[in-house]
Amino acid sequence: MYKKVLIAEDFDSINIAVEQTLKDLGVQEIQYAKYCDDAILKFKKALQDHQPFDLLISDLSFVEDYREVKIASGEELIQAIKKIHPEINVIVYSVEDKPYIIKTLFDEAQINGYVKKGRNSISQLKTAIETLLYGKTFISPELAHALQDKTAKEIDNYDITLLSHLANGVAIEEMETLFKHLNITPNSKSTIEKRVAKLKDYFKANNNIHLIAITKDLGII
Amino acid sequence: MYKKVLIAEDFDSINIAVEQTLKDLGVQEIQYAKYCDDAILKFKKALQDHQPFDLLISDLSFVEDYREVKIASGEELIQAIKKIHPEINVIVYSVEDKPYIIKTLFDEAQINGYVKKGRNSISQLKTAIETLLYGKTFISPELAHALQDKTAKEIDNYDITLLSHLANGVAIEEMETLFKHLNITPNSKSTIEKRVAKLKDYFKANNNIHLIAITKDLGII
DNA sequence: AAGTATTTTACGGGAAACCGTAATGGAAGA
DNA sequence: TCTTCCATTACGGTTTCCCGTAAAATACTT
Repeated sequence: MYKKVLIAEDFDSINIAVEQTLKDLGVQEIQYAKYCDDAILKFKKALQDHQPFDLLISDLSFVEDYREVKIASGEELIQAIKKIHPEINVIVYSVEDKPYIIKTLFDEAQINGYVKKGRNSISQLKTAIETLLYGKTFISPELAHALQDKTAKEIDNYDITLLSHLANGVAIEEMETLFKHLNITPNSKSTIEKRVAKLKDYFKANNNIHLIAITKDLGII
Repeated sequence: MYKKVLIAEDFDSINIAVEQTLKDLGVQEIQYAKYCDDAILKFKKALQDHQPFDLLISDLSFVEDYREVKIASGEELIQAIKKIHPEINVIVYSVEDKPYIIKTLFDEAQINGYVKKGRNSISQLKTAIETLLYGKTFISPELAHALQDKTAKEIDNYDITLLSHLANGVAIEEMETLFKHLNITPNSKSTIEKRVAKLKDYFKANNNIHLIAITKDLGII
């Protein structure tokens, strides 16, 4: 069993439950942080003391409050921790169910497990931990299909920037000027129109409004 | 202290924490349900046995899964329970922070307390329960402003229907035909355009795309 | 280096959105 | 019944979106 586990989770209620779960599993040392900034501090401290954590269980989204933070999301936190200690095992424990997001986490952040918060997630969390001990990866069964998701590959950063500006009220007319100003290429009105047309086609949207509604629902923007 | 409390919450991890909290407060009988349908069954059963619950702690959104359900949301559950037992006290315990939604809950569903899931929500939940015992209402301090929200009054069902259809890809051109087909009035293209213009003005949106992005973010659609 | 493919840009016509003004119709009050 | 008011509808002009075609620029092959 893992000896030393760090929980990064903002909600107190979930912290209570996860901590209890780890205790039940026989984890000796459990620490938790409600802010990503605190989590990375604890992690660095443990590394300095030559008693590093061997598992991180992290949420993805952390509610903003009065406190100013450097690391605002679980994904950033994982990237930051992997950078200073690549051997760390990571389980994401989140409500997020968008294939695009989850696929990216496995591909880019190289997480080891993904447990979706839900009706049966505590037992899944236990299974995930045991699975990781065998060197394998885990994903909640209801999300297994997420890893087959192709959206992540087909949609690039340019598309996401474009969609975001559309959602922020920038008209196609203004987009060319804006992109030139931001040094984003390609930036001709024609290409931008073509890209939007491609996206509408891809997401089977009737018009630009529909396109934004769909991509917002998918969590792409 | 409340004698008999029902928890309606789909996530197992949160159920664990809330149940523990109620135990700590000295609640004698605690039941929980992961589906709204189960919750109302338990409630009716208790009523029949002349041992009704005197407090309901309910989530708002319940994740859909394989199981078909009659009551899909916490709001519907609360309405249904209030209908058969108006004396019930209700605390909503949810991540939802959209003023529009919360204001509507107090105004329409007449809930007694609203606790936002967050970093300190368990202690807030305890305070909420104690506040209710004095016959007062409770709302998480960070959301106190929600009750002053005017959106709820200014935006009516017609607006929401219109926005939803817009988000679903219906063009303004087609909206007139659709509304006539659905017996929704007013339905002239002109009035529909005027309504959309009013909404864009209200939400300070540059265009219809922007409008949908904003109202989606606000949880209005 | 020449040829081919692909991406980007330019342009234009038709459709839809946008926005103001005026006409219509129905409800409330005198 | 008449008048006033307000919501709805009708209409038209301008702008923007939408979508196709073609030219230009860039990348890729041989």
